[in-house]
Formats: sequence, C-alpha cells, structure tokens
Amino acid sequence: MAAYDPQTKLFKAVGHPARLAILDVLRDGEACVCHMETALGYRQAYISQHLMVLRDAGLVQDRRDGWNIFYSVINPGVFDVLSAAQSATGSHGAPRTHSRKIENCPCPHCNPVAEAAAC
Amino acid sequence: MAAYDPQTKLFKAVGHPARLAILDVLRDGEACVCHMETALGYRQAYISQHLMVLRDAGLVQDRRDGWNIFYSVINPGVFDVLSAAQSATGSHGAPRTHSRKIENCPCPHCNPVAEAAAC
DNA sequence: TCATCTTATTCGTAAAACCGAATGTCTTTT
DNA sequence: AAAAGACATTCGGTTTTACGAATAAGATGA
Repeated sequence: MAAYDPQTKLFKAVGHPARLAILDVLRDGEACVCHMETALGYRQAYISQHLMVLRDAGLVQDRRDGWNIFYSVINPGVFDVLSAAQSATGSHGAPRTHSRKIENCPCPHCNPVAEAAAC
Repeated sequence: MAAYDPQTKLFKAVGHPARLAILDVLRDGEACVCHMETALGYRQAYISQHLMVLRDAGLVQDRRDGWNIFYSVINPGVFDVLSAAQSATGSHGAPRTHSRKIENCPCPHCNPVAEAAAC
C-alpha cells in the first residue's frame, strides 16, 4: 500500500519522545539548536541527529543567521496531528513551564545581546 | 521526557503502512481478520502480527463470535489523528473503492450466510 | 473425539532505529 | 591565517522492528 507512505513517513518521524519535545519547542516559533539544548537538556549532537530525521521527513527547515541555525516547522498541519494525538491519549505533553525566553540560554532570541554595551 | 510516552506509543504503532490500512478498514466498524485478509490482500499471519502491535499499543480490542474474532478501534480519537495526518500530507490514504461489503469475502458480515438455506 | 475453520504465536534472519563518542564543517572574530 | 563558537556528520555497538515460514491454539460441526 504505497498510498499510505506519506502518512507513514510523518508518523515514523514523530514517533520518538525527543522529536516530540523538539516539535513542542517549535510551537513557539523558530528556534536555534542551542536554545533546544538548554530548553530540553539534551546533548547538542543528540538534538542534531533528531533534527536530521525531522528534516529528512520534510517536517522542518533551517535558516542560517550568523552563528546560529534556526529551525522551524514547514507545515503547521503537523501541529494539528500532535494536538489530535494529545487529545486521543489524554496526555498533554510536557508542561510548558518555560515560555519562549529562557534565563540562562545563550541564544540570541533569549539574550538580545546588549550589543552596544562593549562599545 | 516520559511525558511524551503515550503519544510516542501511539505514533509508533501507527507508523506502518499495513497498520494504517488496517485502521482504515476499521473506520467502517468492526471487522474480522479474514475480512481484512480479502480487503487488503495480506497474508493472515501478517495481519495478525500487526494486529498484535495495535493491541499492545491499546488501539484496538477484539471480540470473539463463534469462529471469527472481530476487531474494533477502542478510542475513536485515533481516527482524528489519522485524518489530521491526511490533511497535513495532502494524501488521503487508499481510495475506498470497496465499501463495507466485499463480494468474495468469507466473513459473516459480507456473507450473511443464507443459513436457513440448507434446512 | 476428530477434522476443520479461524486466528495467534513462535522462530530466525535481515534491516532499521537508537545513541554515545569522536570528528568535521561553516562562520565569525581577532 | 588562526582561534573559537554553533552545528552537522560519521562511526561503532546495542537494541528494536520487519516479515516469511512454520506451528500452535481455541471453537465448532460431524
């Protein structure tokens, strides 16, 4: 049944807790790897590996900005899939205690560097 | 992240074309194994193996009635997940050419045995 | 009880996923 | 050019999944 391949690809990509956690972070918009690192507490290489899976599945795209590479979900429809799964299982993922900004995060989004400070 | 385990379990179970096809058959209500066999063209053991996965994931339940064992989806919410995935991918599964009843299907639902015939 | 029908399970091997460790690449700053 | 920062990729080894083949199990009719 090749007719189910697209959905299978999607489900396979999403069938991993780390990847679900990453996508949950991306609900707040694009995020760089170092942000996910501090937000989720995973190793950098580990996150990159899972991002590779999500990229190969066509779920996320990356954009370079200086040092950082920002990831974002290509098709917002995947969030509907995640939400449907949350409803179906009755489990609503990880509590979104941390909002978009994280205190000790080195990423430019969380630390809008007081860039003029050193001048 | 143990918080994502329920959804991960769901996605892993659903991340296989044969299992998606089976669930698609179950949209029309309960079905016995031999019905899926003729509806999908898979081997009996193959179907049973995938049904085992779906059962272990808590997605389907079985009910015995004489010779046949009828399977059905426990939580209709999974259909919402499937539908969301179809919308997200733009692929709407296999064309439902065969309706509930299949011509040469030996199952009692398709062949409401003219049981009084022999008497 | 025996034969038959429907379905489940076990077995073995090939393939794929997982993940820690190490290393490579690209960019920016000096 | 060299150093440093932010990510990506490759490389094993372990675990998990896939699936054909064979066999087992439970219910029914003779």
